[in-house]
Amino acid sequence: MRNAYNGLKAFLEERYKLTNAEWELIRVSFEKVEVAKNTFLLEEGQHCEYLYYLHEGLVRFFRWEDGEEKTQYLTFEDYFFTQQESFFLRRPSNVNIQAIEPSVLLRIHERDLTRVRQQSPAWSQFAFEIRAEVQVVTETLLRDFQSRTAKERYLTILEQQPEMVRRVPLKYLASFLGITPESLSRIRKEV
Amino acid sequence: MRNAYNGLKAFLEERYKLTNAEWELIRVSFEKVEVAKNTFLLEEGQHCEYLYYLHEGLVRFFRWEDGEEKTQYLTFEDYFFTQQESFFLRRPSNVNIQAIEPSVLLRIHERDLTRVRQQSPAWSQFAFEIRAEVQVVTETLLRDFQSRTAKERYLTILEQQPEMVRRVPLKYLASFLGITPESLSRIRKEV
DNA sequence: GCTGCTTCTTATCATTTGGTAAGTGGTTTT
DNA sequence: AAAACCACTTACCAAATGATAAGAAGCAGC
Repeated sequence: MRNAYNGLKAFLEERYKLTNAEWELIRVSFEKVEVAKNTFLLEEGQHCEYLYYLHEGLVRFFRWEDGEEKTQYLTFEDYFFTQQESFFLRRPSNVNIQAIEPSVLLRIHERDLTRVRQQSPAWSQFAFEIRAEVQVVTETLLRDFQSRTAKERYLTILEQQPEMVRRVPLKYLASFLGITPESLSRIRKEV
Repeated sequence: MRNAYNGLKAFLEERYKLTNAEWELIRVSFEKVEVAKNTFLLEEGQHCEYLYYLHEGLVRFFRWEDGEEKTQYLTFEDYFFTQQESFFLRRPSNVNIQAIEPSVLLRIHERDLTRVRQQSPAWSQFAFEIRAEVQVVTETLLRDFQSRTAKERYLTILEQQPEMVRRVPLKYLASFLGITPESLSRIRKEV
């Protein structure tokens, strides 16, 4: 189980060339956070001040709607996340972010991010590209909702991200798929 | 019916302070394009080389799936669009972009965009923020698919963007809503 | 090891949406 | 004008999903 900073470094170096100075700047700008299961990293209405690198664990994005929790996203370890609308546009967040496993994260404050972006070309490139990548992921989810049934979407997850089915409680997964827990339970029985 | 360049300028100035030099740079970097109804601006498999400002008209993003056209997005006049995955990550596009009304557009080539971004702080800020804004729109669509029925989504469009119902052919709108034209027809009858 | 709480499952019936087919109306082609 | 399309509608039945209720299984606190 490697160190969180090594994880971040490896993530970046797999995609970009980093000078020692750049990495040093990045390293000192990220703060390590360890949280217990069910800890909130952001609540609705708050301003999201951090960009997170999730080194270990699992977080979900959810909101309250019609008296129910609706899980909008799930992010697994070795990836980045933030609440974009709040972080980039400085608006109050409309979702909660919660770690649903004990998690290890690195986070960078918005004020420090500006400096890193200005002083590290590699980071600047990375920041640009990961946003496009997240947009692609979101569009893929949207596309699947437009043209596939819940059962088909579930089977795709089962095949492509079996980890998700094992680690995410059914009620969250059902909500992520846009169906009730009962419906997902039925789908699982049919398979 | 104002000039396309004036439209672009007004769009930007409503949100950002532009110096004369900045606007001049932007103006000469954008090329005007007028297209007939049903003209393709991008086809699947191609690389998207342009960022577009739609001054007048209506375009749709769609892909072929199961032998059918699936409309993924609709963009109306006085807004920007591109195929992000292709334009920003330099991958072949997985969607077609088609003007479904006679349209007037301004477009900027990727090579020129870099220069504008470097030389205009206002543009740089704008480029940053509009991507976040598009992400928010995409997430809102996704959220609606997760927690609302097709009928509810249709009624929201009818209320908030009645223009869309008037101008978009029913079969495209149905596909955008993730249902068949027959289902949308039934929903309209019920209302 | 109990107790109580939450999650998950199962069953039944209602609602929503899909698939198919046929029909209407408008537009284009010839 | 006739013919051939195309978009949209309507109707009927099938499939998918929701709502409700009840029970089973897993888990936390005592």
